[in-house]
Amino acid sequence: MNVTIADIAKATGLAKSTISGALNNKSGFSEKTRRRVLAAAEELGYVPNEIARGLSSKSTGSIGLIIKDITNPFYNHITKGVQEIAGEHGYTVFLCSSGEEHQAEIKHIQAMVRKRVDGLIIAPLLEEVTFDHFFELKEQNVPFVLLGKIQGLSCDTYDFDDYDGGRQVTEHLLSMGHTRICFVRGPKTSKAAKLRYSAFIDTLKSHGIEADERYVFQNANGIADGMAVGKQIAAMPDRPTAVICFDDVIAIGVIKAVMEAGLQVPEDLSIIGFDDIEVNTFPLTTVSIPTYEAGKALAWTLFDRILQRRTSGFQHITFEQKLIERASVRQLHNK
Amino acid sequence: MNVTIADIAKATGLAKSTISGALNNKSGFSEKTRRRVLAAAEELGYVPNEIARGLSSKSTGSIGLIIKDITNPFYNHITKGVQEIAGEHGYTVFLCSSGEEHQAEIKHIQAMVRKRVDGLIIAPLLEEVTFDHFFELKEQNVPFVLLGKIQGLSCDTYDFDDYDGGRQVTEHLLSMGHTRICFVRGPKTSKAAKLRYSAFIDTLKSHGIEADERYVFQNANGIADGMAVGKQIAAMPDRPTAVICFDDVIAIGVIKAVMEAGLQVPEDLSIIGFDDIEVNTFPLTTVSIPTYEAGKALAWTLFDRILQRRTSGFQHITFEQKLIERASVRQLHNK
DNA sequence: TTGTACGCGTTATCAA
DNA sequence: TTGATAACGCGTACAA
Repeated sequence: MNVTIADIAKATGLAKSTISGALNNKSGFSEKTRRRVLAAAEELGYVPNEIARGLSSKSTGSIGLIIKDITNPFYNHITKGVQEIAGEHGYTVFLCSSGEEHQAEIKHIQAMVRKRVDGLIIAPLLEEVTFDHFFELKEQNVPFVLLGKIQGLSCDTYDFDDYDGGRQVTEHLLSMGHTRICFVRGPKTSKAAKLRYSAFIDTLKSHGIEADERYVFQNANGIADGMAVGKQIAAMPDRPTAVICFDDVIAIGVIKAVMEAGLQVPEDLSIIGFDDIEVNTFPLTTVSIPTYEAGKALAWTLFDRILQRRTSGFQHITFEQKLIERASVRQLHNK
Repeated sequence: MNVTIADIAKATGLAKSTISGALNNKSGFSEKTRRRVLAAAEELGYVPNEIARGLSSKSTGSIGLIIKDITNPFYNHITKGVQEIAGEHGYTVFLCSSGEEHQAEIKHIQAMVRKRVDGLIIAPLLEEVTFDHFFELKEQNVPFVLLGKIQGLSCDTYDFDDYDGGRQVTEHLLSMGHTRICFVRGPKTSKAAKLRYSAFIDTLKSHGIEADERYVFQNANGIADGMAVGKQIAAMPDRPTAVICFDDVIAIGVIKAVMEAGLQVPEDLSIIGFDDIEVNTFPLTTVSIPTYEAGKALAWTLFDRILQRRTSGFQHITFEQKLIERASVRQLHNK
């Protein structure tokens, strides 16, 4: 059914090794043979089998990308960046989504190793769980790059400066006169959420303010959770004046819900998000995060390893986060 | 470096075939041997090589998904659906993005065949180009499912009823008193765009109205184009009263731009989109399209073929599109 | 129940 | 410049 180099060897009367060599543009074959081989290949409808090639050559031309949720702009921009660079290298990418499930992450990583990907990008890892599978991965000897860091594990990493992002938004709100601030934490497996929250607490404290427990929502993820939180906020007797959301998706959910409840943003409630997603009409004050660039950078670094363009020590790069002021935060006068 | 079944055979003193059988839970092995094998595998850190397995078994456990742009909610919801079903089957998915480039689509399809994926989902195909590569694909004997149809090519297909969607939005606008309607066509390689536009023209005509050429924008794609179009519309001397956008992303771009130009939606301009994307605060009247469900359905159908759960004739399924009225279309009194 | 031998489609190493 | 032949890691008849 499937035509192989053996078939085309038989057809041309040449040896398999000759076919292979000619097909792969190796030097040392006469132009005549080369033509003959190419013609026969075309003729028979030969399609190289990358699986066999991979078995023999120890390289599959595939990399794996593990993310949480392709539906979220944060991740799909990273994905876009990774794909672009992979494409430039003639590579193909396996996309795996773990959601919030630790077991899924483990399974995906193992599946990628079994499929013998040439490299792996994990962006970002889940937190609040064991990291054994990463140490195992390290043993496995497949190059990988992380968006995030793991204590004691040496590999290339990237990071967004989440603590600083959290600090910036808090400072901003404070400077606009807000003190009753609500904080919507993201997924419980998110280190970014943890860092931003710490920054929030610390920054508040440095201004002599204690965070109000009633104003922090623990695990929000996606627009539905954002809306649920928004509904609760709108119904609070002593509503906060501002809310910091883990990401723009959640922020949009909050906005939808509070508007449905008859409130105005920012008149009745100021809102800040993270990610600066582009497809959005609301003039949301947010923190811009270079996800697309990070995706490209992650992939570049991975290919540096795969192609051994770089063999020295591991690098750790941190991307800045930058507050973008738009119109979802109101200047408060009546403190 | 990498431990193989041969290594574990040597370690246990058993034969390779015994290892293979025990590892794959084949019947006919004593519990004792099985344990011994498993223990040794664990001990040595054995990781099955799916590449070798694939070569031997003729099945890679991977499928390919080809889309245009992972950044667009339309596609990432399809992707999510596909991934979910693939995961349930223990399969992994290669994600390929073609953008608007015909050559990229061809390359990706060929790459997938060379990697010997067990099946392929192409959603949706590019239009206005040759389809030779699909006929070749058919020859290749790899199962595939299309979102869209190709004249003369028999395979399983899904479809959204784009013509009807176009009809619905036009009827709606007409019923709200609009006659000066702008139409923003989507990517030039989109059949959906073509069908919706035909419906628009036909529906208008059936009401005795001729479409105004000045009001149709040819190839818009993504939010940037949407904004460019919005800017142009805002500056028009005899502005249309309503605009139909190819998708919500474009619609959001148009809204951003016209609002920046000082216009109100829908007071000054009514806007309709397609896709009903969830992450959006604007009360956009739009057409809901079951992308996530379609993704799952596409994958189900593909696995029906891969696993030979279904071997009879090809099926063609059409999903309905449904107008969702929100608040971006204004009732016009002064006709 | 276990072992032997071969095939899967390529690449790579040597001889010729 | 070309041709045997042996890997690559695993599955699987078939034989023991």
